[in-house]
Amino acid sequence: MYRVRIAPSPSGNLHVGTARTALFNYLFAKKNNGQFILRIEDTDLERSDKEYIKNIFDSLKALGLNWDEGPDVGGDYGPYSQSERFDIYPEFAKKLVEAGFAYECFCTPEELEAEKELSAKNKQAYVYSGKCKNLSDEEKLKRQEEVPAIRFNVSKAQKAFHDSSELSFNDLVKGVLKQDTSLIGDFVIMKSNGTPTYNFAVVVDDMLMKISHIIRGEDHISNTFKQILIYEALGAQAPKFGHLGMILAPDRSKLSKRHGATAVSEFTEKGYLTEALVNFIALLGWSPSDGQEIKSVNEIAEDFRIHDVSSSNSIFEYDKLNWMNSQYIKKLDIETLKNALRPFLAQYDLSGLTDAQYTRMVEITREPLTILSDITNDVPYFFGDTVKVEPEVQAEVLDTETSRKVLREFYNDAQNWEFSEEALHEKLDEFRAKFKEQGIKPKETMWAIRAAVTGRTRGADITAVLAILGREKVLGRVNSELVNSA
RNA sequence: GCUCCCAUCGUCUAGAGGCCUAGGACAACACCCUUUCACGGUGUAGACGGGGAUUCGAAUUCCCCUGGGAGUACCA
Repeated sequence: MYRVRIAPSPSGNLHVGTARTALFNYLFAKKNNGQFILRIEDTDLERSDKEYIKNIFDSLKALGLNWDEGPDVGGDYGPYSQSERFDIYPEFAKKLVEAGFAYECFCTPEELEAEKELSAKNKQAYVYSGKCKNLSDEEKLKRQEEVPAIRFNVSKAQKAFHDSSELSFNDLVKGVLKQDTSLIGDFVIMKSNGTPTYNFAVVVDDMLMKISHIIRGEDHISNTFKQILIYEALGAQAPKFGHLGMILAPDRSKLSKRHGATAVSEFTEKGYLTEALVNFIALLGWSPSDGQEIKSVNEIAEDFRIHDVSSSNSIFEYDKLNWMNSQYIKKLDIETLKNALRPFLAQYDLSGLTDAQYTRMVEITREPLTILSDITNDVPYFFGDTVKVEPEVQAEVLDTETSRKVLREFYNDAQNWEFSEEALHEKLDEFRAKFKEQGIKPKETMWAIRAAVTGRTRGADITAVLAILGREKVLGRVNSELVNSA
């Protein structure tokens, strides 16, 4: 049975990079009928926050990445928050110490700092000296007041399970990866405050939770060697590993706040649809076998093969995400869209519109939307008795003689028009024809009306706009334009 | 500094020795459609980082260089 997991640390909102890792794990699980587990890595209490945990839950769910086991839904291998597992780690650390694969270290931060400075001075890679490795019982007794950290004995584990100092494993996406373990210093597995370090907690948890495959970012490659050694020292079978390339910002640096949104929730707040986001993120490193890029998570899962995932980094560019988002908006059914748009219409008084009018407004304004928040600036002219006319529109369109003539006649003619879309269509046809005979292009005729009523030269279908506004507002706006420019 | 990873159009990618005068998508540009904007349609431009080696033949294999990224904590 394949079991994979996503193990975010709640020190921030769910990052798109983490979301992609989660997605690939989810896809792998779905494709192979496996289980997808959520574990919260909150061993560093200082940096963890409940708010972030909620954000992680909500974002993952919004993306459609539902987990089979996790802190909220439980499961057979819980608890699923590391902070609730603190009593588990010491016993495994003790086992390692007893077997000689780990030892107590009394070094002070100052001593460690000195070691690091020395190796920096000698332009050498810092490797812990191992000075506490062979402390005599006598010395330990002398120091019994101090609380030691526990370090993993790298060379002992390496020698116990491998012929040379080289350690290698076959990565699911990158192939064979190697590392000379003599370059890995004896690292801390239990801090002197009694909590486990990341590398130790992950191994213990993944082992206990029977995780079979670990798919994560390539920033973990160096950790993997340490972790494999711990698995071996613990007498456990190491899972298979797959390391994904990183997601970079357009300037090829790490994606950070400086580049805009980084959290999934920020994207949704800006008006990105989670379906589009997840689809876009899947395309970073993976490509569909049929060339059809717009796909649901389930469709992607069917086509997903971890071995086909690209091992290089990829850059997060908004262009394609924007296009994709617009495609997903087009596919939304009208009721869903109406609701999705509401938060972005908060500044307008929607109660002034009937449901039918609101529906129609959305129907005629949805086409150019790239992100949902675009709607905010696309609809002001649907509200209020008056309208704000843009200066250029005033000068270039409304202040022409042609426009004034059109508007004067429109004001007269439309007095007894029925302001339904159908009727308007017919009337406007006639209206345009009348001016066409006088050498005024249909385009110009409509521009004048649009400009006076909406204050803009571009926007939604004008016939529908007029119908939604109704005769009173339309003629009111036309009249004030005529009065103002008279 | 040391260690590791990566390298095809601006971007995401297809490509696992001949099917490649390198394909697709986004973006760009042009044209068409059109009572605006947009959508849509049709086209154009655009890449194998450099150098060696292997081979009858290399984007595909190997080596070196260069470039980019990551790790180097009692953070995760």
